[in-house]
Amino acid sequence: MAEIRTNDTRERILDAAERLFMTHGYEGTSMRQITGEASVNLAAVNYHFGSKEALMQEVFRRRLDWLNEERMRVLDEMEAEAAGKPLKPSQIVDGFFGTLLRMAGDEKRGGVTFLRLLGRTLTEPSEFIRAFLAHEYQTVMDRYKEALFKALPEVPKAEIVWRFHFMLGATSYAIAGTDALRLVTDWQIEDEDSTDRLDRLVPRLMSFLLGGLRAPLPQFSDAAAASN
Amino acid sequence: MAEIRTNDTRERILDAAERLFMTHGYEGTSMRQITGEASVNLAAVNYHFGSKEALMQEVFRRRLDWLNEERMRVLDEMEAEAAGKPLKPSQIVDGFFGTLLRMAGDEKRGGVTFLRLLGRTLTEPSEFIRAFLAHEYQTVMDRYKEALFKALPEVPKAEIVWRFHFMLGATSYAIAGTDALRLVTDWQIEDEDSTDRLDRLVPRLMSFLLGGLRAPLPQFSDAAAASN
DNA sequence: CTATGATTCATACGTTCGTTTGAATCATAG
DNA sequence: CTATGATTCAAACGAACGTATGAATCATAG
Repeated sequence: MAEIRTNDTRERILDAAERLFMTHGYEGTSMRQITGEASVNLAAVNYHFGSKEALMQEVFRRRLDWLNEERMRVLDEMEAEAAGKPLKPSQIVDGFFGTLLRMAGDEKRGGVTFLRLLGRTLTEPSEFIRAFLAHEYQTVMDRYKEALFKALPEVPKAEIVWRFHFMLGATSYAIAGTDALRLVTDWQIEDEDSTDRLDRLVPRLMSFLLGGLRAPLPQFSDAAAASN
Repeated sequence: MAEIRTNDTRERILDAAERLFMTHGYEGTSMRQITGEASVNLAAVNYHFGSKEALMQEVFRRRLDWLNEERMRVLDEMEAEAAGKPLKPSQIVDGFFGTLLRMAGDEKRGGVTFLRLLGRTLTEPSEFIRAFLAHEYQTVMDRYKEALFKALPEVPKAEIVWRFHFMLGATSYAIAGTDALRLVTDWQIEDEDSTDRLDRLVPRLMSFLLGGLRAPLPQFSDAAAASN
């Protein structure tokens, strides 16, 4: 009696929408595709969620609520243990991006499907979902940036914010494109099966992110003010 | 005599489509929006391009043809000067990503609009545009990867391919989200106006990419949690 | 000038979209 | 059992979609 058909209509719709939005995007997915895949009546989406937009928000909300709480919990824990001293950058990066990436292995939390949806959505600035994501992320993002400021006091804050941005991009893309865009991965990634590839993605990406975060500061061609 | 057909209608359509696809995505943009913005008749798109899909491909082709030729030219030049010796990683990264980023300042080549469109499209794996991009990119991508293999002989090739992938992501995202996603940039990017911001994005991103590319190799054993 | 092909135009086609409706069915409490 | 509210259902709505058509207009060669 572990996990038998507890799927009610709501969850079947959410699962189908998550998968279809990931594959075809929000605009590219129709309600009839969603209700068809979920084997529910067309009107069920509007009955349970109100609209397609509200469905999209709920798809994100049920995953992001857990993710951001977990990120907060991890950061609280690390800061409590550090007792006021700055955290190591690797700890902070792992708390934010590692927590995200480890969702990929947790099918109960959406697995790779949700991560890819999130990755592609972050570059799709449709107004309503952007506002929603910004609101969901605001608090946890600020906490992690503050932690980075404290961990890297010698780096100008603006630089840290930019590098956080770059790290988000590398991560989104690494997830969204793991097998979507074959541009890069088609060859010379020889003998790793897909679970192996996912397991190894985390340390690979972590190394890259930390290398970028701690890179030498850029030299601007014109000597301008770069205050902290 | 080479007749210069200014073909105002074609270019007005391409410009409008580029801008609208960037803002609302392919599926989220209608033909009527495009022809409305371009101030041309609705039927003009199908007359000049054949279909909406063909229009999308032409939007990319007119920019990518130049970009990839330029990337090839730059790489040829650097390799000729090196006379068989490996290039520096910074040269290679600048040839590929720097050439891309410098398009942002060249309004004649699409400027930031096209770069944002490219950035968001790379995470939108709709079948027809993905196949098209993969084909457009294949040759130049392979050349640059070979150059990196030669420049970093001590790094496993699979590692380099992954890091190329991560660099692409950070770059796409940096462009696509420069003012789209305010998640990160909303605060603490104080007094830089937008041209300043763009000028400084290049060295900032370059430092980050090179730091990531040359980061210590990841440890796959479970003795992880490496130190700062 | 007229003739001819290229382009633009208004209009309409058939389809699919998100949403709504009111009746049918289900679950459960009294 | 009946009553009641929640849910599911088939069907339809108007709007918007990409595309097609044939006439009108334009540019240019003879």
